Order: sequence, then C-alpha cells, then structure tokens
Amino acid sequence: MTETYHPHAIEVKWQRKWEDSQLYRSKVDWSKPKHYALTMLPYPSGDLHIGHWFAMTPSDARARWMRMKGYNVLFPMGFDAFGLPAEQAAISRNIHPWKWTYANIERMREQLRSMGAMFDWEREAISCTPEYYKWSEWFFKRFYEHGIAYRGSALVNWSESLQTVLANEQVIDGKDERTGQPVAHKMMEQWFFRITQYADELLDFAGMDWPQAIKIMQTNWIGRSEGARAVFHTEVGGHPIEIYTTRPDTLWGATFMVLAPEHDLVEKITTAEQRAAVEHYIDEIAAETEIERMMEHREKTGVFTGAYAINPVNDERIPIWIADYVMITYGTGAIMAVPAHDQRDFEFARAHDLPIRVVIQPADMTEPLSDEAMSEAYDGPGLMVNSDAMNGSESDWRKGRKNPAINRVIDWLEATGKGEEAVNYRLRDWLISRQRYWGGPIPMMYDGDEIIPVPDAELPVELPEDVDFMPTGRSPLTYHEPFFKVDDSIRRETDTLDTFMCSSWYQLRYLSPDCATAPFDAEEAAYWLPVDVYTGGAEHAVMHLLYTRFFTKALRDIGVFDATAAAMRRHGREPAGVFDEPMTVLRNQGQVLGGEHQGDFVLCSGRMDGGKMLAERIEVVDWNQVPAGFDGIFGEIAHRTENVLHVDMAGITQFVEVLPGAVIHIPAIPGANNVNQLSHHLEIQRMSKSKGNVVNPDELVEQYGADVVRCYLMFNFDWQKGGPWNENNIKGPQGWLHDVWEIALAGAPESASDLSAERNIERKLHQTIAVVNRGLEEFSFNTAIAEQMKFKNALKAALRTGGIGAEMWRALMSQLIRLLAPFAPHIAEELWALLGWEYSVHEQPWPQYDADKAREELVELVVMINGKPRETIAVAVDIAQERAQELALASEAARRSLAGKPPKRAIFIPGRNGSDPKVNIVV
RNA sequence: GCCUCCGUAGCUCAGGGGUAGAGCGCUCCCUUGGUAAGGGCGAGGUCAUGAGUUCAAAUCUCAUCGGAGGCUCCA
Repeated sequence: MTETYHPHAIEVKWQRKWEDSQLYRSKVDWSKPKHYALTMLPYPSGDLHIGHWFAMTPSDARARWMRMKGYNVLFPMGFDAFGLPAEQAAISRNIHPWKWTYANIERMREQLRSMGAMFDWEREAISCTPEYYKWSEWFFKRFYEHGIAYRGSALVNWSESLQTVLANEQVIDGKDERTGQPVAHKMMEQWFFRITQYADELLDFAGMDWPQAIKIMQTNWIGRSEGARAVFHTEVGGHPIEIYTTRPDTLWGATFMVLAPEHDLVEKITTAEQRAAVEHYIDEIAAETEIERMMEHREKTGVFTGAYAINPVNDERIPIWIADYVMITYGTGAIMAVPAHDQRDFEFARAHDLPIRVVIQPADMTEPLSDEAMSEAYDGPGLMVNSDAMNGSESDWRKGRKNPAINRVIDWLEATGKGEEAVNYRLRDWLISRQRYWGGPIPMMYDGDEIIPVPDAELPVELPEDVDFMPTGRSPLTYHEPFFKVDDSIRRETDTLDTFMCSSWYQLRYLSPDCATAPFDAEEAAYWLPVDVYTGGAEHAVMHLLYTRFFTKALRDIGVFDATAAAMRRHGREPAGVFDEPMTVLRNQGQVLGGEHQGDFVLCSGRMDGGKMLAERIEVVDWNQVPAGFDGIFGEIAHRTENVLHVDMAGITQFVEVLPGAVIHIPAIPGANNVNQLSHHLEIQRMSKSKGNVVNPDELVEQYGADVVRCYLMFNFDWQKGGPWNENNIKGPQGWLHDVWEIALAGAPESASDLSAERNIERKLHQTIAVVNRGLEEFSFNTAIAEQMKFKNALKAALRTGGIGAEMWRALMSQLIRLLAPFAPHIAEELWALLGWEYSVHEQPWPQYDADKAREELVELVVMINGKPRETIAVAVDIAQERAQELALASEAARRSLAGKPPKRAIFIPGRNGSDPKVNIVV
C-alpha cells in the first residue's frame, strides 16, 4: 500500500519544522568556507507575484546546493520599503504609509514562507525602519564630510506628476521610468553624490563575473570619451568659452560656435540687436518638454547671439550661436562647430547658411571633398588640410591619443597653452534628494545659507508620523512645522533620500540588522563579505547596480571598512580588494510573460453596413468548423473593444459590431451569453492586471504545491531569458515529482542484485550528478531538472527490468533524494524521513560525482566515408588509433566504397567526454 | 542610426568542427482495484538563409533575413 502525494500537508509541516529547528540560521563559522547568496529585495507592494517566485526560488535552489556542498551559506531577505506607492496610497486612500507598508510586509512575509526558501529571517532588514535609515543618514553625513555628498545647483529632471526631482538614471526617453509621465528640466539646488569621481573605476570590471549586457550598459551609461579641451575667447570682452571636443584634429574647421541656451555666457555676450530674438528662443526651449527636445530628425533650430569668438588655433573670427542641440549637461555646454566633419553641425550650418570648411581630406577619394558639394558631414579618416602647421597629419578611425593627428594636435595645444588633453563622461553626479515624505530624511539643517549637519548623536532624524497628506502631492514635511522648524533661525531639510540610496547598502545591513552601534558588525562583515552571487532583474543595470558599486567604493575610501579589514586579518583573511566591489557574480533572470491564447472562433451573421457588419447573431464554434454555405463573417476574434469585434478572417481583419439585442451562443458557457464573454486572442506580453493575464502564485501553490511550482518555474524556462507562461506544461514537473514519490514509497525491490544492471544505473546516476552540478553552477536550472527526469525514467525502467538489489536501491534513493532537495525541498525532506534517514536532508552532503562510475565501457566506433557516417562497430572506450583505423578500413562500408583502392586518408577522432570515437575515411 | 545577445522537434530548451538530443506535448496500443491515473510503441528537425574555410560545418568566418534588449542630438 502506498500513500498518494499530497503536497499541502507535507509542505506546511516541514516549513514549520525548519523554522522550529532553526535549520536556516546562518552563523559565522571560520572553520567553513562561506557563501553569501543574495537576491534582490522586493518592494512591499502588497502581493507576491509569480515574478518574485521566478527570481527567488531558483536562487534558493542554488543556495541550497552550495550549502549541501559544504559551504556556510547566508541567504537573507528583506524589504526595500520606502517609495512612492506607499505615499500614493496615503493620498488616495488615506492610509498612513507606515500602516500600508507594514501590512504589506506582513502579508508578503507569509507568501515568501510558502516558497519553502532557506531565508534566514533573523537577518531581515526593512529600509523604512528608523533602525535602518539611521545608518542611511549616517552614511550621508560621512559622505558630506568627505566631499562625496554636496549641495549644488544644476539642471535637474523635475516630474510634475510625482512632484519631485529624479536622477538621470530614472528618466528614460524624457519620461519618468516608473509612471511614464514626462519630466521637465529645471534649475534647482539639490543634494548630489559625486559618483562621477568614480567614473573610471566603475568602468573597470576586472575580476567581476557579471553579464556582458550589464557591463556594456554601464559602460555606455558612463560614456567615457577622450579628446581635448580648448579655450576660445569672445571678440568683445574677451570672455573665455571652454569647449570639449573628441576631434581636436578638426579645430581648424570650426566655422561657428554653439552654446547651450542655458549657458551662463549667453546673457553676457548677446548684443542689443539680437537680445529679443535670443530671449524669445530661450523661452521657447524652456517651455519644451524633454521629449520634444529629444525628438529625432527634428530641425536644427537656433539663434545668432550677435557675438563673435576668436578661434585660438588660427585667430579666426567666428559667430557664436545658441541652439538646443547643444546640451548644458554634457561637456562644457558649448561646442566649436565643425560642419564639414560633424553631421549635427553640418545640418545646422545648412539650415542657417553658415560656412563649411573641409579640414580632413580622405586619401582615397577620386573626387576630393569640397565645401559646396558635400551633402553630409564626413567623419572618416584622411589627412589634415587647411590646418596650417598640422597639414598632412594622418587622422584614422581611432579615438584619442591613439589617432596620430589627434595626438599631434593635443601635443601642440599643450605646448602652446591653447588647450589640453581631456576626458569627458556622460555620467552625471547622482541626484539624491527627493521632494517626498516617504524616504529617509536628509540629516541636514540650514541657517540662512549656512549648512549645518545634524549631530551624529541626534541621528536618526525621524520621520514624523502625524502628518497630513494633501491631494496637491506636495510632501507633508514641507508644511509640518514641528519637523522643519528647529528654532527661529534654523530650518531642517525637508527633502528625503532617493530610495536607491537605501538599497545601495542593504547587503551590509543583513549581516547584523540589529546592530545599534554601527551600520554593520565588523566581525560579521569580515566573514561574509563580499556577496558571492547576486541575482535579480536586469532593469536595474544603470540604477541600483551602478549605485551600489559606487557606494561600496565610496565606503571603502572613507574608511568604513577599516574595522572589517582588521577583523579579517585577525582571522587570517587577506582584505585586499574585498571592498572594491559589492558583488562578485551577478546573474539576471528573465521575465515570465503572460501566455498566448487563441481567441474564440466565431460565425457572425447580420447585415453589412459600409466596411463593417452589424451582427445579430454570434456563434462560437470549433476551430475552423464553418458550415457549408455560411455566408457571414467567420474567424478568430483577434481583438475586441466593447461590442466591436476584430475578426481575423483568413488573414484579413473584419469589423463586426454586435448589435444590442444580438444572440450570442457560446457552447462552453451555459445559459444566455453576452458579448463580454467572447474571448479574444491574447499575445505573449507582460503580465498585468489590465490585460487579465496575471498568474497568482498563491492559487498555484494551493493547487499543485510549492515544490511543483518551484520545479515548473525552473524547468520550463531558460532562467536567464524567461518566457511565456504555459500552465499546461506544469504537468511535466508534477508528473516527475509524483513518480519519484511512487518509486520511493514502493520500497526496495525484492529482485536479486545483478552486477551489470546495477553498474548501468549507477553510471546513469553519476552522469546525472555531473549534469545537475553543471546546471546549478551555470544557472541552467532547466537542464538540471530535465536530467533528473531522465534519471527517474531510467531508474523506473531498471526497477521494472530487475537486477537492482535492496542495498543498491537504498544507495540510489539516498542520492536521488539529495539531488532533488535543492529543487523540491519539501518532498525531498518527506521522502528522506519516510525512508528512515535522519533529519534533515538539507544537511546531508551533496552526492559526489565519480568519473569512473560515470564512464561508459563499450562505445560505438563510427566509420565515416567522406564525413558521412556509414557504420558503427562496438569497441572499448580507450581504443588506440591504429586499431581503430584498422577496424574501420576492414568494415563493410569501407570495403564497399574503397573497392580495393587505398584510401586517401583515414582520420581518427578519439571519443572524448561522452562522444563516440570516429574514423573518417577519405576516398 | 549605433551596440549587445539570440534563431536547433509543436512548446521550453541542451549540445556545439566528427551518427541531431532531452523534458513536456502529440499519435497509436495496452491497462482500468495505483485512477483528478499508470504502462508501452512511435511520429516529428535541410539545426533561419546564402557563401567561405575544412577530410568533415548545426557548430568556425562573412553577409543577409528575423527576434529580444539597451543607447541615442554625448560634441
């Protein structure tokens, strides 16, 4: 008699037991190697969704595997709990952000527990608690003291809908990355972190095992370029205008200059005649949103300031314009325009009738470039011309000093004091202030213009709870007098910290979330740091993942890790390099998308009215079952809006308006049907409530059990890619776990042990171990599970055939269950107990791969004729070349095709790692 | 426009110079006192397309087409 597999009781039972026995408490133990596995902490938005499961359960499986391999594993979890949704809930539903956030955290904790993950809950950290944000404030102060945090005036991104400024990284295509609302540029005084100081170090990924895509995105975002700075002066007044260029070799081709409309000098140099036009243009630009300004292919607009500059390289007098294609935020906000060799300048010159002068002449052109004939800028290689002493220098494709012409010009600029070599970055300093309530307070005060840091002893500056949320969206801190009014002259900062600051160091807080004397305990950090494996979404490429790297380096430089380094040395661990980067290995999971489903196939009858049908009857039928003689519209419902159907009739979209009293017949839904019950085609796309394609993990766990859901998520997708949800495929992992259950409960076979049968299944087992190891190592969870399914099939077949003795059966089961444990922790624990082994399976050693046991003994020697396989001969694995060639030449296939003639060649390919040996005979 | 990654069975994916693979799904058969099932047999692929290198290309190179993601007036 066997019991059937009922996941529910098992899962709840073991989750409780694990907690009671503190199975997943991770404690510093210098006698064991450590492994810090971290998965991005969730925002407590209310409900755990399938994406969380997809991100976390495979990471959990890998952490469990490391643990069984003998590592002391830390796998913590917490909440990134500050942020706008809480504040929006406060405004729209009158729930205080504390209450909303904590209620959500409570709920999500429970849901997280249902995963059966090995989170160490005693290390939980929640970023919105005063115990946590005290240290966010403390870090801010340290940064301020070391000049990494500063208050400055800059053109920043202002989101009208969120009523706050945003960092550059949070703005995509001129829109706020969260809500998609447009942002405007505004000059504001704000707090910044000097991330640009770390630009070069952030470009260095040496020793970091991160996805190529992330490294490229960060590299692009930092946007390092090499070139030169040169100073032009205005003809009148001699004001210096600094410019940055990557093409100093084209300095002699500058025929005008362009300043960004926001440039300081504009006001000073604009002549009386041009003032009205310039001011008008500036107003126009200011009114534009960032989106409008970034539109592609827009015309190059701009106005002449009336002023002229002197080109330092040739003393030429050139006009100064302003135009919005020059950004105040990049370089110096001013450019020398070289229309012959820069497409933007070229377009501007043509639009405003400015001169063009060729200064790079390509060597291999039949027709030399000429100012008049050019239809576009030439930015290729060539020889410098019209450039005085520099003429003849060769400019190639290379950038910076590597380019001979650029190198020569830079030397000359430096020798003559007209300019110097320069490096420029696209990266801006990190704008850290937010005009919001629900964030960590910035621990600063103001007495007029004087900035006064809040003394350390007074940290944390706590968020007041008795605040009113106004529908205007303004932060309640700005009108909460007890908060901002320190005394008659001193006013407290009412801006709060960007939540990305809180998440830049949470990996440190997990080490000692209760530590009251420091942000983290040095003894813990000395053992656990750095994070060994970090998993999460790629959408954080240039935000969280860049910020946390910067943060770590900044902490290192201001000495925050000094005590940790000392503790490391005491324990004999070398601290050099440990604090350079927060996470050694990074892997991104893909996204689970909503599944595709077909729309109903309908027959529509009614009358035609213009291009559409006014339907009186809609009938859902089986796919393509169109009755003979049916003359209405038929096909799949591709789309439906209200009562208008878009029916795909053999590839052509037909519009059908369903009339109010129309008869709708849907056989699958009994009773009277209505138009809302017709289902339309659903594309593969992101899950969202509005599309009605979300999958609720709680329901899945209810129906299948957590182990099946975990295994389905790991098995059905390439984890790093993601893919469409297909609940049908859940049956695969379900059947697998059912089978393993059956095999285990059936007990040891009674058949006598047969050496060769046992040897064969053992070989399969060890081959499986190798593949599972590799799958887990490489985050290829799907292959790791597929291989275990194969082994299960092989085992089942072997048990049926017989020859597996009781002893071997137990040995196999012991290893099979241990292999299963990281993936399906509950069923593995249950079977482990049922077979009488000691609690817990998760504390057992991982099955040891044995290459000798995995090796095949007999292999097929493949005889190929001209590269085409023709015959196989069974031979020993380690067959020697001569013997193999001999056998191959003697084969039937070889004799047939050689017909007595000697072969041209016979190439022997030894069999290696699993593949058969081969001999290719060339005739 | 530029950069990166990817096109292998119906689906999800391994593999990767040397006989085209897995799981699921599917067909058919068996079982029907393991039953919201179980067992067995099987079908199914010009490895996106074209060219090159090679004794041998799904695999390497180049081009083209298709897909995904990122950047984009960056001087």
